[in-house]
Order: sequence, then structure tokens, then C-alpha cells
Amino acid sequence: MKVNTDVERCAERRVDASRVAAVAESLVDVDEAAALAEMFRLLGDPTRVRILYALLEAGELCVCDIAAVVDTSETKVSQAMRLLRSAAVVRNRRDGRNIIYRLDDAHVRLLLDLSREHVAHGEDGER
Amino acid sequence: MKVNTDVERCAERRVDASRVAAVAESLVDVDEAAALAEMFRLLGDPTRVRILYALLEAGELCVCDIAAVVDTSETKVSQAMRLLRSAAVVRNRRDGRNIIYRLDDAHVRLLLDLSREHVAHGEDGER
DNA sequence: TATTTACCTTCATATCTGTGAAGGTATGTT
DNA sequence: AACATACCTTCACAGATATGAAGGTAAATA
Repeated sequence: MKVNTDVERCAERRVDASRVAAVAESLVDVDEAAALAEMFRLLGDPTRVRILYALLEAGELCVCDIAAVVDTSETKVSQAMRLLRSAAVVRNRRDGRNIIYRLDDAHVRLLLDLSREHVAHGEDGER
Repeated sequence: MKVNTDVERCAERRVDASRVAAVAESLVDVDEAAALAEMFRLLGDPTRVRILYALLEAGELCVCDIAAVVDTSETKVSQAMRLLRSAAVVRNRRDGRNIIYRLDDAHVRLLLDLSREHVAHGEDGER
């Protein structure tokens, strides 16, 4: 439980020290945070977002059809799929010369659904 | 409904044209995808992720306490908050010389909860 | 008023990321 | 075997991003 003590920090009496310690204790650890950030980062690109929503709706699609649906180049799709694949967000299988992708995670599906509601409703969270 | 026709595309007979059209029709549009990507992008950084989880657990925290909990510099926190603020992920209020932040979106809260389950369970989505 | 505290905002920069060009691989067809 | 199709990978680079240094506000305190 190492906390920054060497550098700039507001006066110790001013911060709610006990709460800070409590939150720091139960906070998601560095590795987990890195994994989460990495996952969000992959969703943080318009092309990849559209691809994922396309898969969410279609179930399965080959690269070629993804490119058509999302209206982009196959190269771009290919690169996107490599990233998403290595993060286990999607999985693929071969069917003849086509390689068919689908979402490989129920959580991601929920995440996409939930997120769409978020932007749909705009900023009416709870005010 | 403009679809790439000018460039590289797999043979028309090979793709499931009707399904492609149907999915393209109901697909999240470009602007919405951009908004979603922008939001995910903001979550795609370890420091910001930790800050958000800290707020999720603590409810409210001043910049100074956030820096202590997340174990980083105030400058870094400040920069992060600016981004998150402008995207309405967090809101702030002033209390004396402290500026206190909290999550400003129920959807984001759910998103964070859900995502944590995701990485916790690893890859047991639905196989 | 002068000072301190807590936070914010430029600015410069090293690093990372998305993108397309070009070429490679694997499967099916002739 | 030769060729075509569908997809992948490497490479180079313009543009975006995170980061720290340095300095600027705004509120409390002396």
C-alpha cells in the first residue's frame, strides 16, 4: 500500500485521510485497471465501434460483408479484427475462403447495448 | 444509403447482399458511432479508469484526494478531469478551495460495474 | 493586502495510433 | 499446375495523445 508521499500533495489535514485509505484499499488494482483500459481503448475508435455493432446485430459476418456494412476498406476491417481478436472481443472461424467473425463475449454485448442507450438518451443520467 | 462500390470488394454473389443491406440499415449511424467511440476512448486510459473507479466507490472526491487514492500527480488528475468533464462523464462543484468531482452518469456507472465483472471473470463469456 | 493552498491551463515533446500501399498466404476453381 | 478470391501482414508516416514543466487563477487565511 504505497501512496505518493514524495511529491506535491495537499495538506494532510485537508484530505479525508481515512476515506482515502479505504478507497485506495478497495480500488481496482493497477493490472486490472490496465486490462480495463486496454479493453475500452479498443472500443474507442469509430470504425471498430461500427464493426462491433454490426456484429451485434448480424451475429456473424465475413470480413468482406463487414466492410460492406460499415462502408470501409477490407484492409481497415482486417486490421481492426486483428486487434479485437487478440483481445478476445471477437472470435473467428474459417468457412471456405471466408473468415467469419462474431462477438466472443457476453459482457461486451451487454456493454454495447448499454452504451447505445447512453448516447441515445443523451445526458439524462440522473442529473 | 451509400455503400462502397468503387473499390475492392468481394464478388457480389459471395456476400449475403440482403443481409448486408438489412444490417447496414439498422446499424448505428456514423455520428452515433463517433460519440460512442469518443466515450470509450476516454475510458481507454489506465489513469482515467482508476479515477473513475475511485469515484464509483467514493462517491465524491476532490482532486487532491483523487491523486492520493490513484497514486499519481495532481496535474495528471487535473488533465484527466478536464477530458472527463467536457464529455459529461463527471461533474464538479466547488467547496472552498477544493473542487469536488463525482460521476455524472448512471450509464457510466453501470458500464464500469459491468466491465469490472468482465475482466474479473476473464473469458467465460458464453464460449 | 500579501500569502498560501488547491486547482487549472498553456506549451513542448516523445510516443502512440490509425491508415494506406504493397506484397504475402491460404483456400477454392479451372 | 496456374489462377482467382478473400484475407492477412509488414512498413512508413501523418496526425493524435499523454505527460511534465512552468506559470496562472481563485479562494481562504494571516
